[in-house]
Amino acid sequence: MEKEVVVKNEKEVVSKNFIEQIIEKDLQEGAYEKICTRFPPEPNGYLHIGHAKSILLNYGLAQQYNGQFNMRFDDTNPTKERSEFVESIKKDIQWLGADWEDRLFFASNYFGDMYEAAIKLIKKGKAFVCDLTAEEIREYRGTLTEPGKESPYRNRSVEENLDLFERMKNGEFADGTKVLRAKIDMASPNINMRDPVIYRVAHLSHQNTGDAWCIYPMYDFAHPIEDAIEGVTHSICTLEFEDHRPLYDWVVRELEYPHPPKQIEFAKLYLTNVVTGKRYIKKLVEEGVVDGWDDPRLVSIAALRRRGFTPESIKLFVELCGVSKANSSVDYAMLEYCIREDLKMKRPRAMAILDPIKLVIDNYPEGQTEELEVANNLENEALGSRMIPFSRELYIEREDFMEVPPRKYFRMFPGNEVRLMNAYFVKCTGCEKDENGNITVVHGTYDPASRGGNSPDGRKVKGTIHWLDAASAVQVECRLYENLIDEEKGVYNEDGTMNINPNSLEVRKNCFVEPALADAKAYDSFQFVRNGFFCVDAKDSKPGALVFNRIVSLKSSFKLPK
RNA sequence: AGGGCUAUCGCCAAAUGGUAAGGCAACGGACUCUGACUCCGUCAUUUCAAGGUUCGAAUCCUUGUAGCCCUGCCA
Repeated sequence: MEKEVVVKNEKEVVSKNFIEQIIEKDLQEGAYEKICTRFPPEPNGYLHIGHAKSILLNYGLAQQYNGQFNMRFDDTNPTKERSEFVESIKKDIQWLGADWEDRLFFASNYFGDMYEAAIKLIKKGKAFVCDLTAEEIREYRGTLTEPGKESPYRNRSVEENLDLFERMKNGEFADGTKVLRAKIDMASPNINMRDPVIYRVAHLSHQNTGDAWCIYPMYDFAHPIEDAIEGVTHSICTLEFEDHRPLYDWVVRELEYPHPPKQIEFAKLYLTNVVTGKRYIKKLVEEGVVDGWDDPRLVSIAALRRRGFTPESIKLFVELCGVSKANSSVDYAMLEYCIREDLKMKRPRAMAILDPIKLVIDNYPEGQTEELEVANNLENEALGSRMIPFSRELYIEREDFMEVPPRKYFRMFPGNEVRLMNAYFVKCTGCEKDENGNITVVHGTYDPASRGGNSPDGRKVKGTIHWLDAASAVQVECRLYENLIDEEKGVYNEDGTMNINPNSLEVRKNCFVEPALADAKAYDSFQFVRNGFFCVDAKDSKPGALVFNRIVSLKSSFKLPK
């Protein structure tokens, strides 16, 4: 007995991911006194679930080790960046709960420092102005298997480079005619080290600095400087930057920063059968396949929010996914689990009928209505209770009645007694059909003694179904979602086109909810008995015309035996 | 002989030379006023493969194999 308890406690020990291990080692060895992380998006699109992983990782690490977390827009390329995106990004990060306090930075605010840094490199003989065209630079770079060759401009004097670079800054040269390059090694097996371009001429207006500059630094040069200026200790990015790390280290070394930051790479988060990746989401938006960046079929942060996901559920999700360097694709079911887990205790459990059929209680007095008190969530008393009306004519779910039931079906069929949840026992007496044989109305009789849902004689029923008073039920629109991506074919075709599932969105307009929900607020979420978790759509909801997005279905319901 | 990285259950993921955690999914069963939840149980004699070192290998060595990334004046 005792031994088992001990074993169980040992299992509770949570292992550290590889980044935590690096940080703890650095802290132990005194490499840094206090850690600093950052989230550095380029403002060229909306954030998605993959960014959430990075945000929460960086923010979480800072919290965990009592360090600081910076927010920084990496806006060094004015061609792609817009202030619309900086606003949406700020909003999404705040919503996720990552607090940058007063540390909101823009890489573009460091353009002056970067210019000085470039001059320092030139003075050290580590950078030169190159007149080769973009095409020539490509040719001189060599290939993956062959070394490159040195630019004819590589050995210009420091004075000439200084003069030329200043004139680049002053706007004396046209776009594309001159660049500043780091002088490293044209024979390096790592292509990033073959005299990479670190500054280009671009006569463009910048969303933050306007027309102050006509030369802009490249990512590989700018990023380590940004990190160093801010005192970032652990610069966490994704795997594709691994090859850039030697250049990152070269920059901070040559610039002689006292406590240089270190770059650590981890694997991006992919989800099965959904489109991640900014450029693909962008394509879906631009081609009108989806309604916008916040279309609930997407996994952008805005879409997840609109759909009813909570920040807590997303946090749980990224924690469960873990951090590693192995490329992987997480099962969508894990995301659904997380929102179910988060919501099930903290939201009311209400009744909704998605596919209504009328049930008439023939022995219930015509014209009578009574109010029944029901708990909002039996497992959470704090959520209180509400009153729901009951009368002779009700709606039930079409699938809750079968004229000829299969084995082990214990909902309504002629002769069977079920419980109307929180109300009465009802015995099914039959049904009406139209000329085509479709069932139009179900009939039953109730047991007045079973008010509240239990019979004083102690008899049990096997089935409990949900229902709504037909007269007072509020008609709403429900949106049900399938995967946006065709599950069979996968996400992308060989030619890069996407396999969109045409049934990814089903809109049902004849659904009903309890009258109490008529004035639900934007983003209020509910667990609808046996229909899953739904959220009031903040975008389309007006009083009296609620739109519900399905966040996630409940697990299996009764399946017909074969 | 281009370089870098990765490989542990259907999907994530731990194990840091001491005898394969955990979660999701799935499947049984109990419970139930939601066929949900909860609870209990099952689910890798084996870690990409083959050799080697060792008392002992997922971990070290060798040789392979597979996947991802890199030839922007993008980030």
